[in-house]
This record gives sequence, structure tokens and C-alpha cells, in this order.
Amino acid sequence: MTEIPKAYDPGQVEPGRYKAWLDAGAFTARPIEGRESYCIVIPPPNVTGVLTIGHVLNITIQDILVRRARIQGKEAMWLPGTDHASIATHARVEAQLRTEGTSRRDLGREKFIDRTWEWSRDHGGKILGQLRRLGASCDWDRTVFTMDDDYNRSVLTAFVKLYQRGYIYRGKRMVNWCPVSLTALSDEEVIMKPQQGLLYKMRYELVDQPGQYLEISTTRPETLMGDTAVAVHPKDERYSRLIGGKIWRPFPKEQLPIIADDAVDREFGTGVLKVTPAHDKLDFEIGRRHDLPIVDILNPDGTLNALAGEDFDGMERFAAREFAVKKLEEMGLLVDQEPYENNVGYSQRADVPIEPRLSDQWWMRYPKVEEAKTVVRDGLVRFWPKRWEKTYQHWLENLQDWCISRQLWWGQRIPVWYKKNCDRTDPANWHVSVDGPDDPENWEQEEDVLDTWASSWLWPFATMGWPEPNENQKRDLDFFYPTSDLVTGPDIIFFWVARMIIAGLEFMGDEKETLTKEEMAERIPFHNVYFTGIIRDEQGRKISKSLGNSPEPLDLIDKFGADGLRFGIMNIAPKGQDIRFSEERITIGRNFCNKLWNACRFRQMSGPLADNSSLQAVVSRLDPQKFDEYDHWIIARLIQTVRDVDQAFSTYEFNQLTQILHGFFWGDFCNWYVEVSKTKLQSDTSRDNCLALQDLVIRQVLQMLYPIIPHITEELWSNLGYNPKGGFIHETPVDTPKTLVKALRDTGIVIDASAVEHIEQLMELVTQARSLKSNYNLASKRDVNFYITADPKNLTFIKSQSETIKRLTGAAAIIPRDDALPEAPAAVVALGTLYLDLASSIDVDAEKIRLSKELAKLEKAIATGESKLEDKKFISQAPEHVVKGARDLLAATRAKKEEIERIIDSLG
RNA sequence: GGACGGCUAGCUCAGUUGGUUAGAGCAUCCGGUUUACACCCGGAAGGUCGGCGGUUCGAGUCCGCCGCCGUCCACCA
Repeated sequence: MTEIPKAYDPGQVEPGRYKAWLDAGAFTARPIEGRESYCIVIPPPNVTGVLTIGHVLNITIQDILVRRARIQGKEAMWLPGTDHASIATHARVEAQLRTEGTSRRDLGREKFIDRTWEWSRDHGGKILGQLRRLGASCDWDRTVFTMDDDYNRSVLTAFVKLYQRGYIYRGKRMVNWCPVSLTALSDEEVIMKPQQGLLYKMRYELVDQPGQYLEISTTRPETLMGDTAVAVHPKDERYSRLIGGKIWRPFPKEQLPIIADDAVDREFGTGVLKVTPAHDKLDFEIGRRHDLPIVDILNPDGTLNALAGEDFDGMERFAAREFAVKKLEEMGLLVDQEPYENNVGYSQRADVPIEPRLSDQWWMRYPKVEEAKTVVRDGLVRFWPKRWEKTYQHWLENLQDWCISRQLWWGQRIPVWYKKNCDRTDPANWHVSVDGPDDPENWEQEEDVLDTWASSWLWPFATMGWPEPNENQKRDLDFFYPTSDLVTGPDIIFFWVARMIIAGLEFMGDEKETLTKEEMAERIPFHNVYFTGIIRDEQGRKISKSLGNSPEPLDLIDKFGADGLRFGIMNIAPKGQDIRFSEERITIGRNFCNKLWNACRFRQMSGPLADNSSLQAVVSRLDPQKFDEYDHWIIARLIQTVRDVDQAFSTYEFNQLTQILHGFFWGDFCNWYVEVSKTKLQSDTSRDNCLALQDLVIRQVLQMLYPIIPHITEELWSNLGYNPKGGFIHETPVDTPKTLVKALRDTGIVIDASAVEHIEQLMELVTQARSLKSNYNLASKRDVNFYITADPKNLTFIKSQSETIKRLTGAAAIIPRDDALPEAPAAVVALGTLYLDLASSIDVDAEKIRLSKELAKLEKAIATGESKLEDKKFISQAPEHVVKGARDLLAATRAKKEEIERIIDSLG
């Protein structure tokens, strides 16, 4: 046993405690027969990332869940790792190369990849190290990187299997092209942003009727050189006679057909649409229906090419827009331009408008879509909060094929080889396998790599050795899969959560077209998904680097301690809502740790420690014969708190959790029980029982707090001798409400409900007494007397508690009286009427005003109660206990009112 | 355009299946070194629960409409 220092200093405690856990292998999980398993796989942070406040939230929740599972006696495994983040890492390495005056093309594929490996090794350890400072109890020996050799093989195997099963194909289709990253993107990587632009109205001349024009509206005049038709709605009478005719494209000057297509909206603009099949998704579809030529006037980087005409060749796309408008104007073809807001797709990563572009890509049709809907609808996979299920189902119902190829180098290179000098579009010339062809000299491998999400969607099982697990991994998969909880943000429901569910259903078992419910249950990757809120700043803005409003987590840890930060952030994170972050609101965590520390310190100062080695040991030190009302009350509150905490854990209500524990420990235990203890500890007869009770409360509270604030609770658990044979706190299973109640009952302790009620009444009396003193500026005086009138039963109780009442109120004496004390401030409470004895005269008028205010309140309550009870419908239709409650309340309120009226009278 | 979420004290949030006089923390104000803790203790003030209707004996809670704020989805150029 060591003495506890005066103020809690997390810096002195946290690193040592964390190291001790690591040294003892406390986070190592092994499949153990007959033991309940618990597993979380971490959402792998980007390998080049640094810890953000968002991670703090996410990691804290996961650590709470894992540690709670561990202290419940489950075999708990938290699997850590990082993601290679293909496009993001690419962008950062390329940016670095630019500062060196070189580029990835100059470097070549191999050297670029070497360089990127170097980069990720330099940065990769960083974020994992930061997680340790937060106290993350990951099983670090299992750390996985999505570019590890084994993981690569998993990704390639998944590709090959899906290819063989007919879900993967290569095709020339419209893709979202990022002109900065120079790669195709999936639909999910495109963000629609409203854009202030211009809507141009221009006119094209009819070939057959020179001097006659058709007016066309567009927001993108720079693509007109790629137009290969204009289209109208087939039923649009304004234009029906022109269908089948021709029109002049002004430059490069060419005749275009006028066609009819249902997709044209008659209401929009003039109802005439210019059709650019190479650069617009809708136009591409129209072009396909009408067999229109496709003229691609854009280079991959978004500049125009020679097909746009000599004067546009090489021009940047937005410069080309201005230039095209200028040309139209000069030719007298620009009719109008007006401000216009429309939605433009942006590349999520590069933050520039994407170009719809026709190109050869690899696509995936999703397998097991129906099953993916079923498992969530039927609760095999539960979402918290539930409302995200709707978002998930909606996405699955409107699924588009997934573009999985990226024109990048960092990532899993697509395992397809093309026969040299042969037609790449013909699958007969393809070789698809994990290891490649036996005669590599005759083949060329596909240049593209896979979308990062096409590797991370395998995370829950590829991290455990799928598809070729060794003996240990096989046991892991059997034991830990399906995993228990997934904790992530709702922004990646589509990117990651939905796809992991699909991948699990497809791969975690033999190839099957459809699955039974039992098979689904075995294959799902996790049972619960907890969606965190998104952290915002005090003004409700998103946290972002450019706004400079991102809190620095490591500074916060220095300031508040990891435990303080953890408690604080849990306290301010409402379930399913975005979180307003402010540093000030984190102080509650630090303050709470300090309170906990000092309460334990006070316990240590109050008397020698006795046997605390187990729940039974502590409980057996209690002496039911010596229980007073306070003891009953605190035990009742403790049991209720254990129940509430249980409930909060099982419904993932983490802010609730901190509030329950904060309220009980600080509000009930410290402010009332410990204060009362100060009297009890002076008496030899009550001391030991009181200390045992404190030990019990502290013990149970430490257990419940451990998942949230593990370092400090571990330290105190050890300092107060709760650890039999030096074990960690989590090695003693946390008591359930049942085990706690049973242990108490076995010792002969049964909660006396009337004692609990008495204490609540006593607390009211004390509060009112303090209030009276404070109202007369006597709060700090110790020589004040109180008088009380009460019925004999209550008086006996009050007398028995007079010492603690005196201590809690700071009064000199509490003196029974038979009648009212004239001209004295008074308060009516459940136990009687309390009078503040004032040696000097009081401000009678002020006191009258105060009491009148209270009287008004009571009269209002009486009026409400009376009208309710006079209502026959209420009497006949409301449940009996509600009616009785209303009657009792009315009676009590009337009595109180009469008493206050008497006091007012006595004031003269 | 559709869907979802939020609107309760100055701020951030609780308010279970409708049922006593709507709560907490922070901030504010007043008073305090009492046998742990000033990262503390005691007290006070502060709300027509976004608006309007409806159901009901009874609505912060259920229903309808409206208003802001936010998020997601959507091929009107």
C-alpha cells in the first residue's frame, strides 16, 4: 500500500500503468474453449494519418467496449491496423515529389512504390503510437497493414473468386474521372456541390432553313465541340416538325441530327438539349440509343485536345468555357446568359469538379445484395442508432455497379494478365489468377490497382488469415468471427460497412448463390454497428484543417490526462447526434478524475485499510446491526447505479454512462455519504461499518468506471488493496446487479425502503436549512440555531440525526418546539417546519415576499390538482394509482400552504 | 426534388410505454480555506419545451400542417 498524493497527476500514473499492461500481455487474446468471445476490428486509420479528435471519440468508444468485455470475463480481442489509402497516400507522395522537382512518371512504377513504402513506414507507426497514449488496449501483436503480403493475397483472391463467379467484368463506360488524381472514381467518391454558375442560351442554325435557329440552354458551352446531336422530347409540339432534320454546330462546323428522346425535359430551358455523348452521363445514354458518334475532346488532365479544334487544343477546361462563350458571342450565336445554381460533382479527394469520361475500367456487380438487406432488416446485424438502417437499405436498393479499378500505382495491382499483342477487350486473351501465368514473358499485367475499399471491405476476416489461415488463425476465425461490435462514422456506411457485410456473406463460406438464415448468421462480419456522431467545433462547423479548428489530441492528453479526455468526450457525446466539441467541456473529465482520486485519498486517511481482497471480503466487514438510515440509502443508490450502468452499456449510451456515474459518485456518495461519514467516523461503534461501506462503494464504482478511465481506476484499485495477489482490476469480474445483491443478502443486508425515504426527507430538510441560512447571509456562521416543529415520530428521527444535521447545515443546534417561532424565516418540509432563529430582527417584508412567492406556486399547484380531481372523467378514466397520487399530492400541498400562511401571519 | 435527424434554462444536453410542481452539467450571481478535493463546498437566479391545429380526463412526450438548422440521396442539360 502506498500513500496517495494530494492532487491527481495523470502524467505520473498513465504511462506506467499502460506499460504494466503491455508487459503483462494484458491485451493479448487467445481462443479459449468454453469462454465467451468478444471482438472488435479497428476501422484502420490511413497509414499516413495523425490522430484527430474524431479518432479520440472512436477509439475511446472501442476501448470502453473491449475493456468492459474484458472485465466481464470475456476473452476480448481488439485487432489494430492501418489502411494503405491508395489515393490519399498517392496524393501526398506525389506532392512531396513535386517539391523535389520530379514526378511519379519520371520515377517509374517500381521506384515510386519503393518511395511510398518508405513514406508509409516513416508515418505508419505514428498514429498507432498515439492510440497507445490514449490507452487503447489493442492486441498489438496482431497489427495488420492492408498492404501486407498476406493481406494482398486475400484481396487478390477475392478478386479472382468474384471474377470466376461472374461478378467482375471489364467495360468501356462512363466513369467519374478526376482530372487531378488522373484516375476513375466510384460514385461514392463523388460529392455533389451546389455551384454558382451561368446558364447560357445559344442558337444553332437549321441546315434546311438558313436564317432560322434553334435555341439551346447549357451550363457547359466548352463541350459543344463534342456535340453529335441536339435532342428534343418526342411529344414536344414546338419542335416535332424538326425531328429528323439537321442543324449546324458552329465550331468545328458540322451538321448534327435533330433527334427525339424521352430523356429530354420539355420544361427545362428551351426544351432543346445539346448531346455530348463523350462528356455527360445522360448524353451518353441518349447517344447509345441513337447510335451517335462519340467525340472525346478532353485529355485526362481536363485540358482540351485537337478534336475540339486547333484554337482549343491544350486549353484548360474552364478557360475553354470562356473562350467558347466569346466565340459564340462574336458569331452572334449567344442569346443570353443568366446566373444559375446547379449541382456539380466534385472529386472527394482532390476537391475539383470531376469529368464524366468514357474509359475502360474494371467493374463489380455486387453479390449477395438480397442477403445484405435481410441480415440488417432481420436484426442479425443491428445498427445503433437504428435509423441508419434506412440509409443502408436505400443504398442497397439503388445499387450501381462498382468501378474498382484506379489508374494509380499504390495498392493491389489487378491480377489480370493480357496476352501480348492481342486484343485486350477479348476475355479469351486474359489470364486471371493470384499468382499470374506460368509463362510471364508472354503476358502483360494490368496496370491499374484496386480501389482501396476493395481491399478494406475484407478487413474483418482478411486480418485473421482468410483465405489461407494457418492453424492459429483458423482457431481465431472460429472463435472470434463473426466479430461483436463495429464502431465507425455514418459517413462510411456505403464505402465500408455495407460492403463488409456483402463481403462476409459472399466469402465466409463455400460458394453459394443464395444463403439460408443460418448461413447468413455465420457469415456476417459483426453483430452490432455503433455509429458515432461527427465532431464539430463550438459553432457547429465541421472540424477541418483549413478552418484551423481541429483540437490537438496530444495536447489535450497533456492537459487533462488520457482518462480525463476519455471521460470528457464521452460525457459530451450524445447518442447518434453530432458532437459540439469545446475544450472547456472536457474539464469535467479531469475534474472527475481528481474527485475520484481525492475521495479515495480521504478514505485512506480515515482509517487503516482492512481486507478488501474480494466482494465477499468487503461485504463480510459490514455489520447489518449497525446499519443506520444513511447506510441503507447509499446501498440502495449503489444497487440502482449498478443497474443503470448495466443498462447504459447494453444500449451503447455512453454519455448516459458518465452522467450516471458522475451523479452517483459525486452527488450521492461524496456530497452526502462521505460528509455524513465524518460524524460516524468519530464514533468507535460506527467507524468500521462505515469504512467498510465506503470501501464497497468505491470498489464497485472503480469496476464500473474502469472501461472509461482505465489508468486511474487501475491505480486506485491497487492502492486500496482490491487486487488479490497483485492482479489487474480487469482480472476480477465486474459484479452484476445480481451478484451484488446476492452478496449483500448473504450477509443479512436487506434494504429498508422506509430508511431510504427518511434520508431523502432529511436531505430536503438539510437543503432547506442551508437555503434559509444563505438567504440571510449566514451561510458561514456556525452559531445559528434552528427550531423545528414536527410530529413525534419525525421528531424522534430528527433527534437521532441531530449531529449530522448540525454538521451538514453548519448549525449550532436544532431545537424541537411545539409551536411556531414568531417572526422567524421558515421552511415547510416533509418532516416538519423549520425555523431559522435570528438573534437580530429580520427584514419582515423581504421574508413575506419570499414566502408569498412560494405561496403563489403552491396555489397554482392546488388549483391544477383541484380541477383535475373535480373532473369526473379524470376520476373514472385515469388509472387508480394516478388518481391516488393526485389526491395525496393535493393534500400535502394544501397542508404546506396552510403552514406557510400561518408563518406569514406570525410575521405580523 | 426525396429521405432522415435536430429545435427543452445564457450554452451543451437528459427527459423510458402520455400521468405529481420539466431535470443535469457548464456559464452567471451570492456566500465560503468546515477532518479529502478551489480540478473544491454551500446557496440563488434562470424555461409560455420552434409555431399552429388535433387526439385525450391529461401532451415536452402521440397525430397533422408549417418554420428554421443540419446530413444523406437524386443524370434536369
